[in-house]
This record gives sequence, structure tokens and C-alpha cells, in this order.
Amino acid sequence: MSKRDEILAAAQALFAEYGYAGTTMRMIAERAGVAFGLVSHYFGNKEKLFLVAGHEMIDAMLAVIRQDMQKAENGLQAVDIFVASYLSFTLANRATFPTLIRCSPFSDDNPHLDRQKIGVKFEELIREIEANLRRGMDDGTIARVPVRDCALMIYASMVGAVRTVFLSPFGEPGLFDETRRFILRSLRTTPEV
Amino acid sequence: MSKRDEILAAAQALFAEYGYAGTTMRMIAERAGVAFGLVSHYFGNKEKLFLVAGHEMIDAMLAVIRQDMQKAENGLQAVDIFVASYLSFTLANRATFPTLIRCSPFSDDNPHLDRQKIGVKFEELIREIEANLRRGMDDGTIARVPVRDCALMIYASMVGAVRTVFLSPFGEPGLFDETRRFILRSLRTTPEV
Amino acid sequence: MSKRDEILAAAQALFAEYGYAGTTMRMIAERAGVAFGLVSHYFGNKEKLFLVAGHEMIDAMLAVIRQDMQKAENGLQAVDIFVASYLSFTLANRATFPTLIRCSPFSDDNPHLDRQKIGVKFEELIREIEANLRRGMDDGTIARVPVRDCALMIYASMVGAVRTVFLSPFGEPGLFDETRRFILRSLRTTPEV
Amino acid sequence: MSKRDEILAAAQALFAEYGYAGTTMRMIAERAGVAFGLVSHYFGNKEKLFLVAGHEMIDAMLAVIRQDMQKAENGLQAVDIFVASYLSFTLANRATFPTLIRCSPFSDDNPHLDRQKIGVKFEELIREIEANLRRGMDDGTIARVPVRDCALMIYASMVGAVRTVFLSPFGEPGLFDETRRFILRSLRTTPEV
DNA sequence: TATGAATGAGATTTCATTCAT
DNA sequence: AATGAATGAAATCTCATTCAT
Repeated sequence: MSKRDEILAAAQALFAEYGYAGTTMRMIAERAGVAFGLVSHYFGNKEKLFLVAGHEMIDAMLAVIRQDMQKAENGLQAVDIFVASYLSFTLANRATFPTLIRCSPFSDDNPHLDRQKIGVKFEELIREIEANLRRGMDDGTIARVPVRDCALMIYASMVGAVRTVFLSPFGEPGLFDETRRFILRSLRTTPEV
Repeated sequence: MSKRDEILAAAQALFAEYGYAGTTMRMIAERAGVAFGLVSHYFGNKEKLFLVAGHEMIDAMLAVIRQDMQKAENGLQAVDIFVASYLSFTLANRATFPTLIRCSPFSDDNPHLDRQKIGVKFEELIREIEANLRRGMDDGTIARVPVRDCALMIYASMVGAVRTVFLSPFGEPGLFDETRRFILRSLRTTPEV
Repeated sequence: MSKRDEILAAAQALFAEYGYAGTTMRMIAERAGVAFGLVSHYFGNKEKLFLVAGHEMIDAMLAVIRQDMQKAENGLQAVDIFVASYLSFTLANRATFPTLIRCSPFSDDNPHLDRQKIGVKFEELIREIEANLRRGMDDGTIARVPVRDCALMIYASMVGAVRTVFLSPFGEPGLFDETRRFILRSLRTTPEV
Repeated sequence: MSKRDEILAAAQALFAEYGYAGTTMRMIAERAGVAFGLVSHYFGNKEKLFLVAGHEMIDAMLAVIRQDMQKAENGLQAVDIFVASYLSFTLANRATFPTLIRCSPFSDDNPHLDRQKIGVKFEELIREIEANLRRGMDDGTIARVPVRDCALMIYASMVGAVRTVFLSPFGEPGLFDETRRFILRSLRTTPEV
């Protein structure tokens, strides 16, 4: 692993644990085992590093989700796979995923961070859901719903579930099962079996 | 308005806008029009002030919601009123509500803040939803669902919706209509009319 | 006990325990059980209070020592009584005596404190020793020594002993026995019996 | 002289003159001619800097004293050389020595400073005196005295003398001659010539 | 006599960033 | 590429003191 990657990995772990303000450049350099000057050298400044850290995570996540979705046979299933894949990715990256939470446009940390670029990536996710919804309404597996708003709500309930599990004292990973069912119940045309 | 209350109001507005780390004691004192020593005098330190600011908001919100819920005629309606009341409270307090978001146990801001006490208040909210779900399953207006997890999911989707509207570039207040329907669709026994 | 005296007693105990800088006006008011405005009301400011606290202690000590010294039958005995009386006073006032240490001209705390007035009181103590030394050289119980410097050395070794017992981790009250003998050995004309 | 050493020297001079509480980090940086961030950079915080400042002085002093003591021909002479060397070191370092006074375990400044480590160094000094006393009692130059307590009293009278000269308005350096004689008179078996 | 709200100077400490090596 | 000395802005918090009641 190159020193650049060591720094990035350290940053993801630390931003995840301590948040943006609670993580210092020195902490990152120390955890990565490099001189602290090197962090600026590679990433310019703290904010850029933070965004790169989030950016590389969402790229990885998007790739996995898109891969998983290919198996879908109809719109409802596609949504379900999307949700399951998203949630499973978060669990597989427990230690670093909160960095993505913290730099996402849905974050309340660091409100004046420029999330323009990361926002574009998240928009891609939402577009995927919209496409799946349309597909489901066409093939009859999904009821009539307002596409944009409903896609946002699906994403919103995942965001809420992830926060409940990762940040609040209320949730445990088992909640994610109900997350899937909760969303499916809200979409399907045919009753649950 | 007493100076103590001026400080509290200023803190709520500023934490809402700039987040915990982005808000300084000096900003709060300035906005409140008092010497900054007075902020410590009344609230001890920044963290305590932050929690008091959030605490007083959630108390106000709980009171409104409980009031509104009295009108409910069955379990499903009770859930719906809960959701509508919650969302409408957020809109009525646009400028300060994000302070509650930021100090809630679902927040990613300030990860080492002790949210014990505020957590207890949020647990009260979730308990209300649970009670409504049980009522609905008893009176036949709500389908069979796992009570605890489903209550968490209802809360989670509200959290997600509020964040979408208040923090992300994706949402507008109109989304809240779909939030209500999205949740109702997921719960009800009888089809939407 | 009047509130004024409550404040003074609280001040003596706290300055003794926490030193000048480590003691706040608020701590004093709290321990005395009065509003903190009252401290300034009675004593003007912290520095004056500190000096009054020390002043009243040394007055009490001087009275006791002078009383005790009346029993002396010769110069050597007078010095011995002086030393014994001084050391016994410190032990009888363990909890508050360090305040006197801290505002004495031999203190290293608060170097720019004006110790003019307290200095005059300490000069009185040293004059007493000088008188005793002269008396002893006249009556033959004390060897020829330079009066001023020797008086200062007697006082200095008491200061050192008190610090050893009260401040350092090295001493215990039993050391004060050796303090008396150490001084007597240095003064007397006839060998120890 | 490296910037680290400039800071240390400035700290020693300023702590000596203004005491712990009266010396600010800014004063130290200014006197050393460096940015004040550098002080924390090298020494962590004020307390650590204070202890390092004292520590380096006592190490220097111990080295000089041990060197001087090698000339001693008997126990009494060894004690005398110890005392003379100690007092002469203080005079040679007038401007900075009070920093050692202020961080010593005999100090009344800053009562909650952790003096553990500096205490160990001072214990070394006292052990030296004890060894000299035993040597003198063996070779007949020193009278029978309780070793530990007498060693403490010798150290205590030096502490008292140094304070008299450096801190009080009563003493002048000439007092140190009487300090030596005062101690010798208290120890020797044969009368002064 | 007694209270405590209110002030603001000033202290320590943290930390992103720059830059010479 | 890599280091870490050096900078200084900015933050929080403390606390003596004043003053209206």
C-alpha cells in the first residue's frame, strides 16, 4: 500500500470515528505512519482530503450496487436488491462508512462544506432508484407512486435506518431486515406472502 | 425576553445554521447582544449550551405532538397524525430546528457528545409510535408488523425525509406529503383510495 | 461568626490548600456560604483579602509566642521556647497555616505581591530572636555569634523545617524535634547533656 | 543556541522573576524571539515546560556539587563543601535559580503541580547529605545525630537561607557565610577555632 | 448589608498550513 | 517524495471586578 493510500485509509477511519472537526491532520499522519507534512503534500488541505475520502468510498459503493442490481428480474426486485446491497455495503464497511455519512449531502456535520461534487454522485444513486421505480410501474410489480418523491423517500428511509444503526443507541443491524420489508410493503401492488 | 433566553435563541439559530463546530461562543454572544462571558455564566460551557438548546426544542415539540395526537380515532390515524405533526413542527421552526437535528442521537455532528439525556427524550417519541402501532394492530387498521423495528423505521424515514428537505440539495417541503403516504402505504391493511 | 469572619476563615483554608492563583473569589464565597459580591464588598479585592488573611494569622501567632516566651529563664531557653512555640503553632493550625507561608516574605508564590506590611510583622519576629540571642550571649548560655545573621539563620531553619513538613513529601511532624535540637546545638556554649 | 534552548532559557528567567502563574506562554515566546506556537510544539504545555526548566537546572547543580565534593577529606568537610557548593551555585545563577526554588517540592507556588519526578532528584540531594553525615560520625568529625532528620534539617536551613536571600527583604548574600557556620556549629564534635 | 447579573481582559491550547531542507 | 520546524489565527474558558437592586 502506497503512503498516499495509507493516508487515505487512515483518514477514512478517523473521520468515521471522530468526525470532521474532531479529526486532526496530525492524527491522520500518525495513524498512517507518515510525517504530517505529507498529508498536505498529497491532498492539499483537510477539506479536500475529506471529500476525496468520501468520494472514493461512494465510487466503491456504486460499483458494488450496480453489479448486484444486474440480477433483478423486475422493478420491485431491483429496488429490493438496491436496498439490500446498499445496507450490506454499510455493514461490510462499518469502520469507515460513517465517513461517507459525514460528507454526504444528508450530513449535518460541517454545513458549509462544498458538497457539490459528492452531491452529483448521490444524485446518481437516486436516479437508479427512479429507474427501478419506473420499471416496476411498467411491469406491474410496483404501485402508482410519484417517482421523484418516492425515490427520495426510499433513499431517505435508508439514510434514516443507517443512522439509527450506526449513530443512535436504538438500532442493531437486525433492523435492516425491517428496512427492506418496510420499503417493499410501501411499493408493491400484490400483498406480502 | 431575558438575556438568558436571548442567548438560547441565538444559540439555536446559529447551531442550526453553522453546526456545532462552526458556531463560536463569540458569535452567540454577539447575536444575543450580550458580553460573551455571560454565555458561560449561564450555561457553563459550549457543550452544555448546545444540549440545553436541543433539549428545550424537543420538549416543545413533544408537547405539540401529544396535543395533536389526541384527535386520532384509530391506530393508523394516530401514526399519521404523529408524522404530520412532527413534520409540520419542523417546517414551523425552519430556522432553529436543525439544532435539534444536530444534537439528536441520529446526528453525525460531534460524535463524542454525550447524548444520554437527549436520547431519553427521543426514546419517548419512539415509544409513542410503538403504542400507536399496537393500537392499530388491535383495531385492525394496521397490518401485522414487528412493533419495535417498525416504529424505528417510521422514525427513521421521518429523520431521512427531514434531512433531505433541510440539509440536502434534493428535497423541497412538498416531499413531506409523500413521506406521510409512504409510511401509510407500508402500514395499512386496506388499500389506498 | 459574622459573615465577614466566615469569609476570612474560608479564605485562609482555601489559600492554604490551593495557593493564591488556584483560589478564586467564587470558591471563597461558596465555602463561606455567602454571595460572591460580598467578598469584594468586605475586602475590596483578592490581593487585599489575601494579605488580611495572612495578617490576622501572624497577629494570632505573635500573641501566642510572646505569651510563651515569658517563662524563659535565660537566653538559650528563650530561643528554644520561641522555636518550640512557633512550630507548635504551625501544627495546631495545619489547615490554615500554609496561607501564612504563602503570603510571607519568604514565599515564592505571587512574587509581585506587595508584602510591605506583612514584612514589618515578620521583622518583629526576627527582632525577638535577636533580643534572645543578645540575652543569651550576656548571660553566657549562648556562644559568640553575629546577631543579625544568626537570628536570620534561626528563622531560616524554621522556615525550611516548616516547608519540609507542610509542603514536601520528605518530612513528618517528628522532624520538629530535631529542628529544636539542631538550633540549640548551633548556639549553646555548654555541650548537650 | 537552538530555538528549543532559547525557549528554555527564557522560561527559566521568566519563571524565576514572575513565578508560575505570573509568567505567560506569550511572554516566554516573546523573550525567546519565537512564535508562541513553538512553545507548545516543543514542550506540550506550560506545566511540562515548567518542570523541564526546573529539571535541567537541578541536573546541572547536582553535577557541580558532586564534582566539588570529591575534594572532601572527612565527613564534616564533605557537608561543608556540599553547603558551600550549593549556595555558590545559587549565586552564580541568580537570575534563573528561583525557577528551581519554585518547582521544588519545598515550594508553595502551584500546590497541585505534580512534583513527583523533581522530588526524586531532591531526594538524591538529601541522600548525599546523609552519606556525608554517616561518614563524619564514623571518622569522628561529626557528633551523634539522627541521620535522616539531621540531613533534612541541613537541607531545610539551606532552603531557608536561600529564600531569605533571594525572596525576602531581610537577607544579603553575606548571610551565606553564617549559613555554613551555623550548620557546622550544629554538627561538629570539636569546638570552633 | 447582601445579592448575583453582567462585563471583558486575558490566559492556555489547538491546529491547519507553509516552507526550507 | 518526504520531513518536521515554525507560524499565528482563532477558539474556549476563567475570573476579578463593577454595579444596579
